[in-house]
Amino acid sequence: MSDRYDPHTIEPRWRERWEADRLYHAPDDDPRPKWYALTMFPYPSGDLHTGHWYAMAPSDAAARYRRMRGYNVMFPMGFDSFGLPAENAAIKRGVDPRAWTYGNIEQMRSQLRMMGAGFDWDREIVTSDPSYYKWSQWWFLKLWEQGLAYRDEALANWCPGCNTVLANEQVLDGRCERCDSVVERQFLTQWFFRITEYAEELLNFDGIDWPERIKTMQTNWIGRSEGATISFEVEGVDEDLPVFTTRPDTIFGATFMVLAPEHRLVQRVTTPEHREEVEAYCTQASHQTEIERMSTEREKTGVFTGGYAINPFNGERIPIWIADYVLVTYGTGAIMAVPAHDERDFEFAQQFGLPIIPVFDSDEVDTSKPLEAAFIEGRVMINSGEFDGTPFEQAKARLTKAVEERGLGERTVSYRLRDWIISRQRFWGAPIPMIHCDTCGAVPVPESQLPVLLPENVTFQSSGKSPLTEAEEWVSVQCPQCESPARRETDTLDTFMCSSWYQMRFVDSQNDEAPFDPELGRKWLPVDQYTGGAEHAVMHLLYTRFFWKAARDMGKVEGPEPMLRLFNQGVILGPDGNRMSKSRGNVVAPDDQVREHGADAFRCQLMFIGPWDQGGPYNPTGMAGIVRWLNRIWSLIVDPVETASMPGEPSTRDLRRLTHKTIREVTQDIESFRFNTLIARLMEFTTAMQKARDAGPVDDAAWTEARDSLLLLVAPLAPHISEELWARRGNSYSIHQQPWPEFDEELARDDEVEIVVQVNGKVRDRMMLAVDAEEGQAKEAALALEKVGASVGQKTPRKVIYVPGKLVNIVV
RNA sequence: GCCGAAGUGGCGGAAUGGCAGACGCGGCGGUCUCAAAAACCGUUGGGAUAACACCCGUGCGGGUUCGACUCCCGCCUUCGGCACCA
Repeated sequence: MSDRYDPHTIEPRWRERWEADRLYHAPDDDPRPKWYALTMFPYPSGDLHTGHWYAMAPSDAAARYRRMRGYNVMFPMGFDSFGLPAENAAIKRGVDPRAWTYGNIEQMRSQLRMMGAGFDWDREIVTSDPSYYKWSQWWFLKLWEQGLAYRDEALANWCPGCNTVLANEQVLDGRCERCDSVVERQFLTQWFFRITEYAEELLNFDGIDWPERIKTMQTNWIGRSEGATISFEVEGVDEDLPVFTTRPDTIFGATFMVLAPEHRLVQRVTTPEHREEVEAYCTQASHQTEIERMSTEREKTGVFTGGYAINPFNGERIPIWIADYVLVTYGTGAIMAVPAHDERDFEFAQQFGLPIIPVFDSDEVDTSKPLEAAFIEGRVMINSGEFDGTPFEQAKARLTKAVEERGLGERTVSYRLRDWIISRQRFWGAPIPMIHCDTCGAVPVPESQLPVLLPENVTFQSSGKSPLTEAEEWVSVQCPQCESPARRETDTLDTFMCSSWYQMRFVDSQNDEAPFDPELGRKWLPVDQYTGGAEHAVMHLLYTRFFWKAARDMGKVEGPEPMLRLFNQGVILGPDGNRMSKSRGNVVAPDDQVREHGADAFRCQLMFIGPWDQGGPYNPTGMAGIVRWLNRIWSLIVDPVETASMPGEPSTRDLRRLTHKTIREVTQDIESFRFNTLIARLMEFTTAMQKARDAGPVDDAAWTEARDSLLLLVAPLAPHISEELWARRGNSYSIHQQPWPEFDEELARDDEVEIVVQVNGKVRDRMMLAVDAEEGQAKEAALALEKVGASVGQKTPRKVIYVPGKLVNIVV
């Protein structure tokens, strides 16, 4: 055995031993309380990067800590392996998406092993394996049975050149990334999950410990608003036009109506003389991306349709316009515009010279003159016939009631949240297990026929069109109900669907009879600690909550939420403070860092650079400090130490005090994921131990306590070096199965503390004082100080403030 | 435009009402060495000084307080997210 710290010798050796012993396998039949720790599983892009390490290494440390706290910890890992990049590789380079994906998985699996993380590989899942996606399809069928899956029209990015649907990321400046055609938004029949059914429940975060930031983002994303749906008659059209408004109280001020360009009544309200203009506008709008339409910078645009609606309250004719600031996906896709009390409507009215009629007066605004801006809140209703004089506070309720009484509409709660489109016109995904039959309609694939396997040997076209649509043999089937010729659904499932239930599969990943054994579900679920990036704040994290609630209502899982605690790490950046990217040339490869300094050092450096939730630049030059520290720990444990039995010595008391203080503080830090300050404290402890050792003989028992505590506290962060040194001290294998050290509050307590003495808030001196010193004592001692006397001079102290353990402030 | 987070030494950061800059990088000086590296020790916010005393300092401007990086009001900048949501 070498006496020098050489990570490259010890790290692989211990990893092999741990794997051989299945040290991190979480047994299902273990009497200890369970702890389910989960970190978001990666997409197998081909190479494990620093971002993966930054997400996983601290998660691993937290999971290891729980294990030392006596939990049966399950910390699984897998791959979210369906998705667009594999398909792109197939299209661009003719590679088989399967071969590409599984090659990447193999590469990343071996890279992940170098991390020395305590993953339970026995539970690994790969979402593109038929053994996994069989159950994704099964869940689809269950949701269909519950009426939570349905088909409807939805807008999609359509490339007329490629004759296919594009993802948002494939649209660059409104053009197709492949063929440069101008992208249009077109209606397409797609599969949906009825997530809006759970909108109200998803707003409730009781019982989960999640960052406020994420809860706020989800709440805003769901976007609940209360108002009314009101129907307007349209001249010459035999169908009413319903609008959703949060301000039914402003209906007398509605001076125009606006339809979204995609609204289904557009054709019917448009008069012949306006048709050409309207059609041109709609075409133009279909080329706009959602982002462009949502920009507030640009001027309002729109066209008049020539049609009129009738205000049901006063019978006035209201012109109907079309404008892209109204979105077809929200409310009813149409609004009654009240320019006096809505900023956007005001801007539009000004742009096109439409009338602006205030229906409230105001203490701040003179309503007898033309308005300069819209105002939201008023005093009492005006210009509103019989409702004039209604106070602002009562207006909304009164008008809503009137709408209902007159049969014009009803009180409505509207959500910004839209139903989840799970259809993808792609090959590399789980086929949606449905069959289209001319007589029976959409028929589910019988459970016994799952999985619906992806066909082999398909040809990819340069257009990006899914090969499934051309796989005639695969598509042609018999209808399961009437046995007549029918066709398979060629859409595949959104990959967010695969990751919405993966935490359930980990509890029983090999099960061939069910997604998981309910008994095991009860044992392991829900996830106790989830960690991952905040970029998933509203999509993945909302979908998985929805999925869980739907599964709960089917009796498949218990409890209201899938993830009890959530922590979001920040984004790790390159040394230049920018996102790491090959084009910027600022990529730090984890493999290089491990080759140079070892996995333990890289893990610790990632945890040391700053608060985990803030992310930040990773600068490899800073690694020197961590490497030095690990070397210092090494020699502290390996080098001979002069010991004696001297329990009563002050130095012994000091060493023990520091040991117990360190345990206390490190425990607090790791509980709250403050790895950076945790390592700082351990560095201080290491230095103090070196000083104690160099100062002469140390007490045998106190030294053993300090040394073992140091190793145990380091173990979750740097699993290899701590295991090696633990073994070298002759302790029993494995350090990762030892209990976390306990601290004794009594031993950790200081006898004396330094008190700062201020005069008028400025520090003039400091003094040592017993921790429990009385106020009188402290003041007396402070005033007796020479420097304080000099500062106070002839003046008389007006007031003296004493904060025990902190300071004395003399105000003169 | 809206929402959220953040602005502290040369750099990463610490301190959430009580000593601003813990810990680390880098720099400077030293020990060891023929020399260098490594390691170790010392030092390191700015100004001023022979040295002290002292003064200034947490994006900017106000305020609350005995006391503000921390709380309040108003700005500026950067980053992240997004939804003109009627």
